[in-house]
Amino acid sequence: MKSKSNYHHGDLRATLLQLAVAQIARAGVEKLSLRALARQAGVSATAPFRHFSDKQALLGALAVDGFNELAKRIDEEARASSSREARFVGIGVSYIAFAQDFPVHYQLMFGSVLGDFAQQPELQEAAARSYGILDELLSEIRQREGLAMPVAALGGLVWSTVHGMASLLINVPPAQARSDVAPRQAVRTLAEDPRGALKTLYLGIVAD
Amino acid sequence: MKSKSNYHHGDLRATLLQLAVAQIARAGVEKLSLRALARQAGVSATAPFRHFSDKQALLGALAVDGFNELAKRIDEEARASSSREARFVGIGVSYIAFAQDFPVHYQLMFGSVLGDFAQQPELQEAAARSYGILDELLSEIRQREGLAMPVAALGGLVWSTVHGMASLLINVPPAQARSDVAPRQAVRTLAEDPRGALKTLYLGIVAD
DNA sequence: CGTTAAATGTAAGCAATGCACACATTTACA
DNA sequence: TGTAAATGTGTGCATTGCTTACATTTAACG
Repeated sequence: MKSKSNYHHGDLRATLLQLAVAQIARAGVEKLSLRALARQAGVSATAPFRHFSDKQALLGALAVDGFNELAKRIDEEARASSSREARFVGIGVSYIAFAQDFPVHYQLMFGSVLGDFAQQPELQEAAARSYGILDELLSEIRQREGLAMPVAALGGLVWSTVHGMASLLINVPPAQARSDVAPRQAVRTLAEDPRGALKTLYLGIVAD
Repeated sequence: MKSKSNYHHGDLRATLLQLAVAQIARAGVEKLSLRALARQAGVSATAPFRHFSDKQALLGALAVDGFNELAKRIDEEARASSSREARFVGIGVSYIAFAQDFPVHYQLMFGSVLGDFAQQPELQEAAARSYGILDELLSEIRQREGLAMPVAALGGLVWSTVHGMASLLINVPPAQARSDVAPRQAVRTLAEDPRGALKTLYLGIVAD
């Protein structure tokens, strides 16, 4: 029996999410244990189930937080930049910066650890909200005239590049033994100047 | 006690890998159980440990197979195509096709389920071999004159795009409720014509 | 206020898992 | 042919995810 003052943790849900991120970052999602989280939070082994019906649900909640943060950043960036080009590049950079700031969340959002999003309504909604904001960006590009290719393909190309940059930066760390190899060097260069790279892509594709 | 004819399974290692892929594709890596694999293979619960020291080692072996298959495909494609442009586009398409044919392997190779590759020498070697082949591709691009940007950045840009396409095609399935949203439509378009998209990128960036 | 229902935490227990250990069987090769 | 290495078995243990029944706190409402 605990003293009545701390029978209730107070903010267990948020604490669990926070501890989970730290644990995943440290040892990978495979080594995540709800019981261990409960232990760290100083709470009984079954308490987490009051907040998450399932282990997958906890991971899903992290992904939801990730989508919300991503949406917020992209939205702010879109509002801040004035010119179309600045907005385009800025959003891409924000997307990549988010991935670097929240690698664990990003992996859950776009890796396939989580099953089908459809089985988790909140998750699907959060994802749809983020995609909706990307939608606006692509619509903007669409309005630009004189494109040499279908707009959907262009949007996919752009999104692919941004997403690919983010993914490579997270998963192919530049500091390694054979760092002289071109792919790694390429990644390092991207890390140093994503803005310049995106600008080149933008200027290269959209015929002026 | 089993009859002496099938005391030894004969090809347990390969069987386990095969069953693991099927299981991961069906229920995700989180639900993979070595005991369940052993059961399916008709073998004792501890037999798998004769072939894989660890659960992570089994997943690592899958990633190794993936890197080898990817290297093989890219290498063949590079040999088959004659012109530089055809080679460039062909390799990108091969890369993407591999991801679609082996989504489970691809996720293990580039997702973060596996920990640090350095802790698994075979894995690191296989990865280095694949990167080495990409290296040649990037060197080829490097030799092209009149580039408007540093070659390392160009290589990163190209690799990002190819990798991002592959990742999005795997993780953002187009068949879904809100399929009218632009990002999903963009993904679908990429799936229909990755060759055209890559060509556009190539022609758009490399100033002729 | 005080009662009561909802929210949140606890305790005990079950089937399943990863893995270590000692032992059995088969294969390969000196 | 005999012996060591390779491969598979059986038992056992700590840990895990999760269920069910019960305890405590908080908050809402008369």
